[in-house]
Amino acid sequence: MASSVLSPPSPGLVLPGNRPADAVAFEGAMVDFFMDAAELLGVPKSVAAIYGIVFASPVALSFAGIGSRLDISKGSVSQGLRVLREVGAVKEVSSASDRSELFEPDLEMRRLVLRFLENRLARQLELGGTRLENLSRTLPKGRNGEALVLRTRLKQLQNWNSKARALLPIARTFLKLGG
Amino acid sequence: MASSVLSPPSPGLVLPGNRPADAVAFEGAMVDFFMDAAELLGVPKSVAAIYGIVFASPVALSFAGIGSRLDISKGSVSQGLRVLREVGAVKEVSSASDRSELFEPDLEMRRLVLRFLENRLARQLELGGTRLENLSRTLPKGRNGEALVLRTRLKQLQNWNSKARALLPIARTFLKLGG
DNA sequence: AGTTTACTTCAAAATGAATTGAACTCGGCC
DNA sequence: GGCCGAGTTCAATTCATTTTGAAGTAAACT
Repeated sequence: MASSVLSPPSPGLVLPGNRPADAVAFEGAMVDFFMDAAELLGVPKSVAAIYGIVFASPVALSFAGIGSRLDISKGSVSQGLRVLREVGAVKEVSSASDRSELFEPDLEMRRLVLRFLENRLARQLELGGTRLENLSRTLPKGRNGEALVLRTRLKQLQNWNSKARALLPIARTFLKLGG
Repeated sequence: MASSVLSPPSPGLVLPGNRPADAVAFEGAMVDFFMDAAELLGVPKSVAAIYGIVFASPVALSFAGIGSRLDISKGSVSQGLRVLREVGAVKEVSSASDRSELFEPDLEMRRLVLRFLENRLARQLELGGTRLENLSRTLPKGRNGEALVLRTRLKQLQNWNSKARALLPIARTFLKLGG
């Protein structure tokens, strides 16, 4: 909670726009949750915070609504929302009456996580596989047992790489089970 | 290869200490491999490079040997080696004749990866679980269907979290199979 | 047409992490 | 004891990434 990006509670007077304390607390906890997760996934904090706020709101939020709850710059809100739209984490729903667009969570967690697995892990494992092929082509044909040691080590890596690759589809299926 | 931390090939004359081109190329490829992996795992590049060099050498390497192959500062070598020892990635083997200690890879890939899963993923998932409990305690008791929306979203997160937790032991077993 | 509102862009500033290197410690040797 | 080589430490620097905010664009309103 300490590190959150929420705007500080406005001191004193209850302003017109003020919202119930419990909703604010919930938003705070949600933002924290996603900021923790972001660290793991390598996503900038502001992006995670924006998603948290959108996710914590039962109704779609406007650009300004997000900005006012998060006390980060307009620029960051804009960029953050772009990223989130690109990965399908939030979507715009056009508001009937108002000029501004509203945002709400798009894909469910499950799909987002899957997509992340795809993009980051799978890609990386493939790249690793390629690199390993290069390595086996480079294997020094040394004298003694030295070449053998290296061949063994390389095999270890290949073994690990292919196991990890094999695990991916399993994870996919597993995470897909049940809604 | 472009981004590697290897010292540039010494121009001109073949110096006394020069090693075979194929061994050098192999080292380079190995360093690259681990530097890629490092990015995924969130490990500093210098640490990955050091591990790569040690892993690519059929014989245990001295502090100086590592330094000379990698063209990074003594300080970085020292700190990098400390980290690698702490996580059990390399170990010291005392050299009979020489004063300096020698380093070689310690735990196999598989164990390192498992340990990583343990420390990073498992820890993070647990933390997430805790945060989610906080969240459900904070759930705003709103009017209308709004409270329902939030409860549903929260459940989605909990669902995902528990599935990921359940996947961990599976991954563990799977990666352990076969040597 | 001109003004306002809503958002985007991007160069510059801030932040935070990794790297350096100079000063230091420690153990063996003279 | 004093010196030397090997390695460690940590404050200062460098480097990469994120954030800011001022200037710009574009659509809606008057």
